[in-house]
Amino acid sequence: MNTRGQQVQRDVLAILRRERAPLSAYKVLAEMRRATPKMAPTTIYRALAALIKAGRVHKLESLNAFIACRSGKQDHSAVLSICDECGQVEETAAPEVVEALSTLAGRSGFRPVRHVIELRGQCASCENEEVSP
Amino acid sequence: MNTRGQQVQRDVLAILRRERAPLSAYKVLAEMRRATPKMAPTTIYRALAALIKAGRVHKLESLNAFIACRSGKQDHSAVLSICDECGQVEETAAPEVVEALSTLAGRSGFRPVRHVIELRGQCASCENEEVSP
DNA sequence: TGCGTAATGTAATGTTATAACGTAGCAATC
DNA sequence: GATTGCTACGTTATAACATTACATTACGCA
Repeated sequence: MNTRGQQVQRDVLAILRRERAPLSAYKVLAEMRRATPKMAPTTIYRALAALIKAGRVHKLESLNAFIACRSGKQDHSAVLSICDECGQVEETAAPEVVEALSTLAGRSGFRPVRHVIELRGQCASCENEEVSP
Repeated sequence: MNTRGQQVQRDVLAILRRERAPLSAYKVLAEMRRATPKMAPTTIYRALAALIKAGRVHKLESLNAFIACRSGKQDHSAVLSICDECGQVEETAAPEVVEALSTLAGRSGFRPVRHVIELRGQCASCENEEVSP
């Protein structure tokens, strides 16, 4: 069927996988333009939207950036821990926490469809560096 | 001391309080410009940053918008439930959930400094409307 | 009063995201 | 095999969000 866009999606995913830190949409675009100089932002955003929908990519809302999903499946219960020093992101599955959140919010009748859970701080290795002078 | 900026902060906070739905920084700016036509984006962003730091305002990261904090104190454990239909936001304090998250992330050595917890979905009244034809 | 410093104003620019609209490819029906 | 309609895709422009850089002002204090 739609081979054009799917190729874009594959390429975008490959670019995101190469990095361990998140990339902005425009960084991805810059990479894509090495092969396709005229590619437009819209194309990237469409590919990213499709990849997010498929659970292959996460958007880091507090960073306006994107990262390939590392954990096995489309985990809609991911907690993303973002190191503000090195920029690396760790994914943790936390279905119980998500469950607890839904329950809590549900008390007032709110029905959650998706969630954003992001922690900002320092990863283990950056924390260690700080101590040693 | 710094009466100029503090006045801006008061005005921004008053504008945010008047709305129950979140406002973007530029919406706030537009309001402020009714009295001060030359006001610049920077001024708004500085005021918002100060208000956020003081725990008087929340930034909705998944929306790039801002809302006045309703619950009593600077709650750094707030869960924000955003209705995608009417735009209204509900704040819920959830210290236990935040604690659980910190613990979970801490297992790998990550040290959280702040967190973003947002739920997207439908509030009770929008949910009800949907059922009745 | 004059100096140092911190807060504020101002202009320009950078970055992120979407709207609007036209086109291409494909499938179904006739 | 033309016509029609659907959906994905390309293209351009622009909207929306945010920050940098530097000038200016206010204020405490010697």
